[in-house]
Amino acid sequence: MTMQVTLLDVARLASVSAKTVSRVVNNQGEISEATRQRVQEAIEQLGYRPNMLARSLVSQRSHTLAVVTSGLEYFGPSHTLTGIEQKSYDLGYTLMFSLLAHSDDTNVLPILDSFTARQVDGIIWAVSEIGDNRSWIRPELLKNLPPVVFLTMKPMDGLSVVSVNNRSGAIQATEHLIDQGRRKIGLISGPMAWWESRERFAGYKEAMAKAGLEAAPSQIVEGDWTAQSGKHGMQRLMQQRPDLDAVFACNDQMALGALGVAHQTGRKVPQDIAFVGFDNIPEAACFWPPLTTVDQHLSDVGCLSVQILQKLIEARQQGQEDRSTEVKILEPELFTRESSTGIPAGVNA
Amino acid sequence: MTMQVTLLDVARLASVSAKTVSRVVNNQGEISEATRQRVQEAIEQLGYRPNMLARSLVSQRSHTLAVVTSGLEYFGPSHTLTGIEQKSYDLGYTLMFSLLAHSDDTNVLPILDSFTARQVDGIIWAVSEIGDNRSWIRPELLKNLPPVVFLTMKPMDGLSVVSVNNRSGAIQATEHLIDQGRRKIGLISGPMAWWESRERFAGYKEAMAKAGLEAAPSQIVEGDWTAQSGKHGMQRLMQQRPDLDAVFACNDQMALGALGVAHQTGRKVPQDIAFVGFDNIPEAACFWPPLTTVDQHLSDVGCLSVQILQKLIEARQQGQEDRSTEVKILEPELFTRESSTGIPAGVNA
DNA sequence: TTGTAGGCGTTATCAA
DNA sequence: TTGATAACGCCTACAA
Repeated sequence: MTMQVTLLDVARLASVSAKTVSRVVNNQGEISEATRQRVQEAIEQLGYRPNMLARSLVSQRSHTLAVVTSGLEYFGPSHTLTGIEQKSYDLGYTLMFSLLAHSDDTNVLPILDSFTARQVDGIIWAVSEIGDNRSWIRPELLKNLPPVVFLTMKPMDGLSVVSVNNRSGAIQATEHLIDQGRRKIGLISGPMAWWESRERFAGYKEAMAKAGLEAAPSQIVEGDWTAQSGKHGMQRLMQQRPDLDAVFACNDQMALGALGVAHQTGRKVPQDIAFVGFDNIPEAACFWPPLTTVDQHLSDVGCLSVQILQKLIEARQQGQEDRSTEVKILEPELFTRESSTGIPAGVNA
Repeated sequence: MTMQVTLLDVARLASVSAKTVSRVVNNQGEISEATRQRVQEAIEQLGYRPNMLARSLVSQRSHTLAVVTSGLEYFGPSHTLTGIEQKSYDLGYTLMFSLLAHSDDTNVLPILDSFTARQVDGIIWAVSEIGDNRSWIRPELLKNLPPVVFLTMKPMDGLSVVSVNNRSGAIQATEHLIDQGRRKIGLISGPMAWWESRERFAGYKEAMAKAGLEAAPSQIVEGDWTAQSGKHGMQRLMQQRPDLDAVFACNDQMALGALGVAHQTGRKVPQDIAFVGFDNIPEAACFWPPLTTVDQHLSDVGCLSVQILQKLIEARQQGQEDRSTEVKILEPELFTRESSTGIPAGVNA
């Protein structure tokens, strides 16, 4: 370690007090142009860089945010994190982050401790709501934490939450298929332990019911988000209900697996059977055929969560004791592509 | 902010000195069981948590690592980061991270400054080598930084580097196609500004030359890693060289786009034309048909880089002035699937 | 406009 | 086995 250059070193070289150097560095107070010059030169010469740890220690602000997420190798988390990072950078925050090995893990205290010990100004909990993985949330616990924004969960009293309207997304997807003349629409859902899955499932059922269409158990299978599970789910669907003329897969990976089965069994897409996915991963536009899908605008979710967190931090800084709370639900957007457009053969016949 | 509980608070409650509490917290020195008990109870009662900032300030160690990466929404960076995070967590480090908006950005000093200001113990530079985006690296600059490990670059004097042998991966891919009886093998390369692309290109050429096969410009196109570019590249290839019996796409996304074109133009895969990709993204196993591809084991890369960084940190802590350096090149692995196996029609005829 | 004293929460040194 | 005292590098309050 090359010996740290400190405020005092600069002060000595410039023949001023440490406080004066501090003033120059932080642009505060009135300083004569002459000394400012001298100090600046000393700073340059010594290559002085302020020590944020010391600064944070006294100012009680670390200008650091923490993100907890899981499954970074998947589309959703990585996109959300990208949005978070960009906004944080813009606002002058440095990011710390931690991955939950299992997103249904409920033993999160060590992670939280590690962040609070490092005096982060705020925390973004970017782990999807799965099973009872929200059970650790208790008011007494939250009270000892910096402000927290929760992502992708059912809004809850006393929490700041940013979520996507998954139900609306599923309705858009299903209604689009209905608009295309499809009547027998299957569903490959995500794992039902996930809140997002249940919401999408509810949206599908709602849209089907509204159109007076059947949504029987035989036309519904549960996947686990992987392409592999989409493949197996589709195989099961084709056995149980060879008459389906459309399938809504609850993410693009499962749609990909399902598309493969359609090809393998000699079905034409979209003539014989149409497909819609969810997420709008970049590859979806190049599936065979290009996939209609629902974009969640996840990087907006990340971005927004940082803005909200920033507000909460400022509020607490101002010593406001009331823990105000903010909830935002973003609307997803349907992207229409070939996998679902075109007139189904059955209707023409 | 609920008033911080400090060592002194605990000390007062337990009627001991601050240093004694410190000793209990850190398990150092001999302490009578009686006082240890008393201190422990006081800690529990007050809910005391050590302040890492203060600790780092005096101990000159933050137990924090920084990662700089780019394009987190892509497979490579996110997988590498996952490996980094897991190993860091195991070793007791907290991670800070920053994204380069443009991976060929060369103005990296502000980011580096922000990390050194926060006294990170080490830095992992996980941005691929592109164009001259390594030009900022200078010994004088590095001297003022904590230890740095560089990922995915051509090994360079005086730097610790962890890379994958891209050339060998491309050779494996190409030779596999040759082994399958293919003779006219096209290439959809990555952007030539990327070191990794050039290495894969070199591997392809080397394998072709060794087998006495032609690698003419007409059978080589450059993509930009996206599925879209794979599609366009394949269209161009099919125009220029409709006789190709195989294509090596330098990542799986481009392979996906290329597969689509093959289907669209009525070619049977792999009978008429075989495909190999690169990366082994999870979806590759569910492409239509399942894609043969090269796995880089990127999470191992991340993991290894942390271990090396840890060694460098320890070494410097021990006051070793010699900046030792370590270089590791990992071997990728070919995964064979249907897109490239089976006897080509031409050979049977 | 500039400087001094004191403290942020922890650990190291040296005594007791 | 325990405890003063002095750092670590910076900032706030007050004074000059």
